[in-house]
Amino acid sequence: MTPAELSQALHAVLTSAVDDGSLPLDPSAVPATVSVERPRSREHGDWATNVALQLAKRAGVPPRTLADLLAERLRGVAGVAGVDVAGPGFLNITLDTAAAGELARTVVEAGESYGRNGTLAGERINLEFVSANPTGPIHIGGVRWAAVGDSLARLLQASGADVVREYYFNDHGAQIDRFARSLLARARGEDAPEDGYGGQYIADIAQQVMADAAAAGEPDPLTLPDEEAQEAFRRRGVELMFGEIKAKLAEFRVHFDVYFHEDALHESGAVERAVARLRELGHIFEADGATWLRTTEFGDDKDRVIVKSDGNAAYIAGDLAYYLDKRERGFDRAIIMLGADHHGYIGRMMAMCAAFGDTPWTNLEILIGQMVNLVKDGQPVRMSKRAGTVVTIDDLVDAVGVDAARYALARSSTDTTIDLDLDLLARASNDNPVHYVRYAHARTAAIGRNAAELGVRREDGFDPAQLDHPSENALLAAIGDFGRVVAQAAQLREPHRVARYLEELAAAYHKWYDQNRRVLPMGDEEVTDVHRTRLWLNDATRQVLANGLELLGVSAPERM
RNA sequence: GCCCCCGUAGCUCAGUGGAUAGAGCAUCGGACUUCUAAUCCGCAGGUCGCAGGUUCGAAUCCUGCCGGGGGCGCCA
Repeated sequence: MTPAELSQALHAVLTSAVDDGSLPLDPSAVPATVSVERPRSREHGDWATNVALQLAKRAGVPPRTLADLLAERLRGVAGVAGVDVAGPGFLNITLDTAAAGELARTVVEAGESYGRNGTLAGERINLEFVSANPTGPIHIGGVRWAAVGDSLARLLQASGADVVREYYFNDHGAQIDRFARSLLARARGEDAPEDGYGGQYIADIAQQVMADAAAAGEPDPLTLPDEEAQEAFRRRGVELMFGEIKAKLAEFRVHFDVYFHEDALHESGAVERAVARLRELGHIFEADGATWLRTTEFGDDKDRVIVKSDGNAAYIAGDLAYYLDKRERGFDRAIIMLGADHHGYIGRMMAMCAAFGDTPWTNLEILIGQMVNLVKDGQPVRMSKRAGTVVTIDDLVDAVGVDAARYALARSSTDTTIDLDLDLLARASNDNPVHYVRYAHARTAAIGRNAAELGVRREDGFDPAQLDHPSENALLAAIGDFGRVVAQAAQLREPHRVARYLEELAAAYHKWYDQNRRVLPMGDEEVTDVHRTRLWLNDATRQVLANGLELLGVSAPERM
């Protein structure tokens, strides 16, 4: 019996009690899905619900009385072995061993689809994340969004949403000019400009631009007039940087469906169209020679300039056009992941959303994640773009590998500032929880290989009543929790819940393993349904571990 | 001055109103001739920053304060 089935049974019990008048409650007050939770302590049964506590007030009945009523009826449900009323009115439910054990078969048969749910079915979501500037390699902060964002995309998809992963490529504006000037300066052997970028990658790209020009038979960019030279470095430099970023993300197993170029919005007239639309809606005004959007009308702190008095579009103008473009592409919801240093944009972005006539936090959602700090010997490391002393995606992956890096970045709440000590992470990688989880998977795989060799086959038998050990009960309960965790993590946009769950599941598995509830026969022992049934449980665990790791983009090894 | 995040075990962090607040690491003590010991078992470790409030019940919600981080441009 899965928790979902138990929840349905509870719903049925509630409904029937209301229908026959024994529960004085308006039928509309019966929750569509009765929440069922794993109690913290095993003494409180396999599953527990606080539904009696929640409905008591509306029914005008003491919680315990209501709980007793529900308990009485729930006891008659097939698969339920016992129901206790505890504390202020909790229902502690124990499942029949065989009914609980059935879950092993359910999971194995569901395979990769186990844990998927339809809570977001039909939603078209555009998820924008990373969007690091093409003026340098992806630094440590961007890597966090790559790991968390990609995992979130997987979670949303697992919950039935139609998701497009998108990267907004800021290839327009002053920062690109600075980038181009930095390349040019380096090619000439000069220092980086005061407001420019430094580091080895600038030298590498500058050299590559020169080599490309020579190979293409174009004139040496350094012989061109300043403006043309800068343009040559800009065009080709951005292209090279972009290719580099894409390649690194692919190595990190993050694939975007759309790389959206900011420049395209300005080139295509999309910005003007977006401004015209807002003007029609009456939210634009002119002042001090500039064009403004009256965001204060929608709760922003101050109005925002969208076309500067020098005639150039302000940065937010691109955002306006970009948001409108996403909506016109048919997305119900645009989700944008930003670093904490951008939290000040929320007000103006939501105001912009409202100005277009949309609903903030429904059509547009902004997720703020805290920063990643680098620490060395207990001291924060200062990173400077100009000096080129930034820690990049490469540095992290070289130090710990993709699996450990993705896991480490995805297992913390994005509300938490992460302090990363690269030396420590590299040195202590064996203590990383990712190994604990992956090792559990490798163990299940090892048992699978040995079982095949010894002729233990699932299809020869399954007797779920044999899964009667406390460690099996606990493991089954953990397995049964997966669907709820996935749905909740997707709904709350919190992928770290999956990682934490996997650590619990792995713990339940390791504990079962060490109880010597052997899957494989010893010596001349005959293969029985006990072995086969435990193999079902082993394989069910393996499936859930694999499905969970997949949601995090972490590999599930056959061997370690 | 205003806005956002954080403050939970020695350290790193879970815990979106529920029962005795948990895990990993670190320390200490145990368990390998049989499915992978990258594991398991045990000991120890807490005024959940402080003070009020809301209610059957608060680490969780509200208010104020203290401490740490980040942000408040006709930059991008």
